Amino acid sequence: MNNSSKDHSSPYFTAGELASMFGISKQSLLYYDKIHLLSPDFISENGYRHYSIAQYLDLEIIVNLRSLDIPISDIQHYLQNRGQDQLKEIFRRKDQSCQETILANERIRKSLAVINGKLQEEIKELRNQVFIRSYPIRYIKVNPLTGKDSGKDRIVLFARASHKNMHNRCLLEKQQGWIVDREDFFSGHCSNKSLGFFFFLTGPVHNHHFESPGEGQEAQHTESGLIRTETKQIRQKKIILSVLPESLYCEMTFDGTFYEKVNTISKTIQDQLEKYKLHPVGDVYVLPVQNHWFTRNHEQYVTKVFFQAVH
Amino acid sequence: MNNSSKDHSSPYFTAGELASMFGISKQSLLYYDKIHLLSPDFISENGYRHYSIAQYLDLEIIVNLRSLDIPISDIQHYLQNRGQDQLKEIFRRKDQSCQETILANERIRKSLAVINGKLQEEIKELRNQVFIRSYPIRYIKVNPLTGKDSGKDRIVLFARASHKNMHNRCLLEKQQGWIVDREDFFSGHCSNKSLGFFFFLTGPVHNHHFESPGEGQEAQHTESGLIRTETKQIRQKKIILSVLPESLYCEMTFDGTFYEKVNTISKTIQDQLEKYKLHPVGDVYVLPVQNHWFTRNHEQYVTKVFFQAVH
DNA sequence: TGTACCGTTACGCTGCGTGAAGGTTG
DNA sequence: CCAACCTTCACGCAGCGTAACGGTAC
Repeated sequence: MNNSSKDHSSPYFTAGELASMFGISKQSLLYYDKIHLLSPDFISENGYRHYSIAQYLDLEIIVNLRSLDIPISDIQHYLQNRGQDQLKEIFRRKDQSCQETILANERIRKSLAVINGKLQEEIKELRNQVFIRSYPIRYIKVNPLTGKDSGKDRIVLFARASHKNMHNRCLLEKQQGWIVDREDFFSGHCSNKSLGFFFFLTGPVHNHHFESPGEGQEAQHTESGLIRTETKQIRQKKIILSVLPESLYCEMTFDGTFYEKVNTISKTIQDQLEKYKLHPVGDVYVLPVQNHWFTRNHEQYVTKVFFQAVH
Repeated sequence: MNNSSKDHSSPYFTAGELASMFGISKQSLLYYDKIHLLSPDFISENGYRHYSIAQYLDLEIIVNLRSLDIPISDIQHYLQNRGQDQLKEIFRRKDQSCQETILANERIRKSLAVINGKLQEEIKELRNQVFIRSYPIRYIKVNPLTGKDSGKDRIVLFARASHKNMHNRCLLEKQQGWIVDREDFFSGHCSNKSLGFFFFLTGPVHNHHFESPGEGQEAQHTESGLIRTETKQIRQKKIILSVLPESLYCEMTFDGTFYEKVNTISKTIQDQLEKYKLHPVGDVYVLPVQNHWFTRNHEQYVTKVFFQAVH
């Protein structure tokens, strides 16, 4: 018993002593022992761990490097292979990983800020009223659909396109909707006949950003309203970069889903168009404003339609 | 078999289909099922999962929120409780955690930069030569030791003091060493007789930063060289805030450990002092420059001693 | 008969935290 | 006899990745 840890002159520490000296938990020490990062000098008959000065010194390094959140594997390797250069290399790697973490988190914060902005905008939109407004040129990406695509196909195509369109961004940052034929819209025959779906872009984009890889098809710029004249391309499911030209637009944000309300909406809009002596041009764009993201009740959905209108 | 997932008109997706639509792994879907975040609409006789449109829509939310690294528990709760305000709250929390992560990583980067700077300085120190240099005022914190403290006690006291001194910083950012009696140093009788250990501070500090909590002892400012006259305080283990005044200092950085080299070093230094007609004042400070942090070989240790010197 | 799906089970990762159950010391 | 140490399991965490092993669809 002369070598027991309680012997005042013994130059050994028990696990608890060592832990409290560094302000870490005993469990950490046990863990370090288990993974062979730092083992006690010897274990006495009663099973107690006894750490020597050398282990105290190693633990000093461990604790300090851990306080910089340096991975244990790096520390493990360093203890076997000490030196200024090796330490600098570890620091370099950690510095890089810190930078990456910071960048990733800043990107998320930026996304969050953008989304919050969009949410604010949406709230302010007046509901169930027709507006005639002037808009600057806007750029969109269109994924055409053929009449042959089943409901499931459409969802698959939409999901794939949407995913490709993300570029590490969140859906809420992008506005996306679908396109219906103008005549179908005003005649009330547009159930399940959407011409395709579209995504707003922030500006004109070079083609190579939107090549459809593996299918050998290239996106093309086209003018708004030409979608129906590009029927062949639609059937071939080409991606089209298009523009909504600077112009007056007629728009309406209404409660409910498009297909439930299209008949009443189209009539209301037509009345207003006649009143202002405007007529529609090009296709009709449908944007969900409040959808499954914000409610499970279809009656609380909010949808917006808009299209170009000229005198 | 009419309801099989391969039925082209079935509005259901298999796990693989759904996964590829969102660019996630099948394992994620299985995991979401296991934790009841998103379960398939039904499971057919062969055990296959079949997801409906509703689940597709929920998954859209899940995938997008996960892309913002929002915890699954938050998403779980949100799916049962949707709404703009709830979403904003989730975003607010995530934004905050991002900020915290960024701050923590920036703090680490700052520490790494400081340490790298110190490492550079140390390399440049010339070895085995005596220098007489002028230094501005420097502030130190001294933890006195009594002669009664055993070797183990000293380590315990040092570790505790060092730990208290850290303030979430890494050891390498701080310079710490020990103090020996000047007469012992020059007479070569200073083995195991250090007066205490000291830490460099970045500037003068208010007492309350260094109160010794739980012991009712308060730190005191004192002048350099008064340590021996404060013997009572040393015995009481008071922490002392002290200054190294602006003055000439004699310093020497040498290969090896202090106790192995003290005899030759002190003679070399004494010769130089006589040559320049200087004499030492106050205590002798010992700083490890290269120690167990950088090598396991005692012969590669590098140590620095310095003390005030006047004409 | 192949191959490309589907399924379940289970362990790995990181660095400990948090018991539970029990022995030892003073 | 109790308090305060110590020990060894063993699970929990977050979010999947990665086999291993086997059935099913075409």
